[in-house]
Amino acid sequence: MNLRQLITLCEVVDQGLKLSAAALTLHRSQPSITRQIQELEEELGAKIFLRKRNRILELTPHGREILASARRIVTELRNIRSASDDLAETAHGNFTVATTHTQARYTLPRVIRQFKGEYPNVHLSLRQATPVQCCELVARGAVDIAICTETRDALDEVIQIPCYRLNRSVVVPPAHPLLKVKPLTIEAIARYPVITYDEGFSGRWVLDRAFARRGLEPNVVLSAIDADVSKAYVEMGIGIAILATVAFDATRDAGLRTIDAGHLFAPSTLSVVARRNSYLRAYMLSFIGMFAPKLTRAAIGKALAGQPPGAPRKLPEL
Amino acid sequence: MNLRQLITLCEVVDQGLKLSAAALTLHRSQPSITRQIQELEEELGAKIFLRKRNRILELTPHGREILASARRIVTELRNIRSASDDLAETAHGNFTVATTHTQARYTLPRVIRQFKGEYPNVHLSLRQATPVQCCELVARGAVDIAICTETRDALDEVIQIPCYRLNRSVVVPPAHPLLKVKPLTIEAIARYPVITYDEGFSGRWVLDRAFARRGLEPNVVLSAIDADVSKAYVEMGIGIAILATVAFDATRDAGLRTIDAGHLFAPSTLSVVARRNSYLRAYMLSFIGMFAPKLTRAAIGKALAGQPPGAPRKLPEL
DNA sequence: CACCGTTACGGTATCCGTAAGGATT
DNA sequence: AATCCTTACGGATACCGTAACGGTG
Repeated sequence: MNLRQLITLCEVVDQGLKLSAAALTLHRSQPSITRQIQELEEELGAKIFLRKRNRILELTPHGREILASARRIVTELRNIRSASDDLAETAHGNFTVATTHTQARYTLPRVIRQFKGEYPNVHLSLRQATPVQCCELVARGAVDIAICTETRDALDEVIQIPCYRLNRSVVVPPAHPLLKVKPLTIEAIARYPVITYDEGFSGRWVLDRAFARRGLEPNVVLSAIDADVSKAYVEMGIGIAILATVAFDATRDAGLRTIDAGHLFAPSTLSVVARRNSYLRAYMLSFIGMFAPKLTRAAIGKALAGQPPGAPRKLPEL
Repeated sequence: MNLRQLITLCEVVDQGLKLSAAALTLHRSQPSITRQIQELEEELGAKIFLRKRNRILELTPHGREILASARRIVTELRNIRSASDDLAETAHGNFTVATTHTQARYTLPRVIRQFKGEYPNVHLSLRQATPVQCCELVARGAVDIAICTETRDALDEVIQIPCYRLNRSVVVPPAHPLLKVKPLTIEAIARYPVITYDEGFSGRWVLDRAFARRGLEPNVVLSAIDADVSKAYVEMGIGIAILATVAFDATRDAGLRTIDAGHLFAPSTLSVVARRNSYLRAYMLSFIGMFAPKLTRAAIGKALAGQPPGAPRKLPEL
């Protein structure tokens, strides 16, 4: 058995069971990939993939077990590399963060500016995705960490460290009738067409639940991943938007008005997501510290080791 | 980086930082081992071992980190192999159990006889050690499982699954005055020279504590790993023995008498010890089931995944 | 025909073992 | 002297990439 075989296996699965796609991302020829998998199957004496006429359909149950172990091995490999690079004080390196649009656009710019100043030689890339996708990316090691709202059905390969509470606001055009409704109620909102987050975002889930509890259903005329798109449509008079409060910028959004709706919708939890047992390089820990100052290196280390950070104290609002 | 390098690293450490010893157990030449380590250090750009003039002294802090990851990788490797062998229904295989003398001699023979009957082609080996050593052997993967009394300071690489309560008895020659002391007390025992387990065994620890709580100290004239040795010395009139109740066999030990001391000494817990996240082959699970029938495959799987088996019910007495 | 995976073949690179060297106890 | 690690060198093995082949939609 061979490390390359295991890495190959992981990549093939990540590429949707496509040998040719894996060959590209691994910078290897296709036949090489075929062989790696074949030799692995031969050595283990069992098929990993279900094939039909030279076409790979899915993993066998046994293949899934092997994959799980292979992923853990690949993670540990990265850990060894990261730890060594850290020790050598390699100032350069890569750092990939998965996050949702709202965080990328409104929360992270400050953090990223600071990070770029302190670590100019680290290549930072952002990858935009839904919270569920974020967790998957972390789980397979495609990104180093994710910053997103917590998902209910978390994979147990990842650890979510809660950082902030996230409240909602209603964004409306100036002089909208809702601005005079005090206090704001779900029933009042239900009278207007709504623009909000897409399925799969916790924002949407929280909204649907708050309406359902009143026996109502929101009249969602448009769902967007992107808070900016939502706001643009509010300006056009298509409807009102229910967004994270952070997604409203008083100066930039001077053409809009906002109404706090923290009392109507359950707050979401904004977390840092990392793979369990992963070694985070010093600059990654530093990044997390810039994002959430209470997450010191020690606190993150403890959380990664598996234990939740003691008493779940009240989180600060973002 | 290479699997062989990581396996080599683990073995070198297990052999007490001796390259030559590792070469023997890995069936490789010494220069090969040297190169593996050198190449690993070179690739990572950091020393793993602290050397002094061609002599390896210890691991560097960084080396310890790498070792920890390497061990996890080697474990997962074994998991992959075991799972594959299981699937192929390979009836043969190896199985190494670490245990203490008392269990090897009095508890396990029944289990082993049954196991040998059902799996004649599995090569089973027992390895005798103290409970602490047992856990270490499991932790570094030198044995598949251990069966021993629980140790207080358990390594977090291993999981201990409690199975039985273990009580003590006092073993005396026939017509010994203690036979007439009813109920038996610590104070009464303290009047006689005692033979019992060596340091490092939970039996010894429990005994010392029971005496200390009364402000007494046992007059230990001989400490042995081996209950049979202890009993032999009792027969010779050297002293009385305080042993696990299971270590007394009424027929074989007809020349001795036993007094239950369950009310004087805290019971120990006899557990199965396995490495966390390890894949145990079907026949190993079967063995554990023969030893402790309540440990079904599902129960063991749950315990290995990391969670203790719910409410710690009262354990059966052995 | 385009796409995907498998098989065949030649060249390079890796890695092993033997042999020899330097250092320590 | 014995033990231990390192360096040097020749040979076998493994692995990669190019090229050609067989199925599939």
